Amino acid sequence: METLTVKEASEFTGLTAHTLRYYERAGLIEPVARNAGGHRRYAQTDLEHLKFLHCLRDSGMSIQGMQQYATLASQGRVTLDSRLELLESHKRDVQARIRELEDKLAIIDAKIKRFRELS
Amino acid sequence: METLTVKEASEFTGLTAHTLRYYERAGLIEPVARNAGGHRRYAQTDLEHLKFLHCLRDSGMSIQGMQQYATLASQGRVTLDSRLELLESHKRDVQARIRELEDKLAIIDAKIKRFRELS
DNA sequence: TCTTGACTTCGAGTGCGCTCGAAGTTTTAT
DNA sequence: ATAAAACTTCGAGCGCACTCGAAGTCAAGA
Repeated sequence: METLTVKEASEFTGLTAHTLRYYERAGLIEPVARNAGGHRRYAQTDLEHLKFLHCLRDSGMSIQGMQQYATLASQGRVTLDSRLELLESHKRDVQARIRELEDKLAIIDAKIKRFRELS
Repeated sequence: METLTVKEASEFTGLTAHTLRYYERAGLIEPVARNAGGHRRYAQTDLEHLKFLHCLRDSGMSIQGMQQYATLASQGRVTLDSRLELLESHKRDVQARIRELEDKLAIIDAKIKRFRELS
């Protein structure tokens, strides 16, 4: 079974080694398996989970929100509906944020056009 | 000439009174005119400037970026080109952020679909 | 074996953008 | 005239999400 060191996991997920440990401390993933010397060895499932968490983070979910998601995920299939709700709520947040950015973009663009006419 | 108190300016711009003072301290707007008692009286130009700053902020520009913009703006017409550049650069940032959010949205959506199939 | 680099935990520090509270002054309504 | 509300400055505090450094342990190549 292929496992990765923290450094390799860092390269794979795009999160720093420090952040990987921080996320584990924060309860965003289950404690990672260790080798004989006590060093972390990331399994494929850990990596997938982390990549999705990274996606949630980059799309604006707070650590607290991710903790809720992680807690639900750790409880297995019975929480599928709750997780679905959480993700759908986050999806709406992201869509709202996109719309907001598009609105601001239009304002900025209008300003740019006014400046172009002035110069 | 119509001027607004800090409270009215707060309602108009959507920034708190604390934040209005903070922005002034930070040099994001020129010092606001005062009445006989030393209280701020916001002029129309202040309000327009603040509203645009609010737009820049909400679209993700840092305070430092806004300081650069404000500094240029305070120097008048000769900096029009620089401001144009700054705004165009910010516009590209916002567009990139929108694209990123759309990418993440697709990933989240895919996850939602997988969950729906499972339940 | 030795050396170098990667790893461990822990708690403290950082940067950002506010946000607040204290203590005092001015304004407004009655 | 007085009470209450709004204003002033100043510096400190806060919440977030890392980010770092110290001090020590483990792993891998020459």
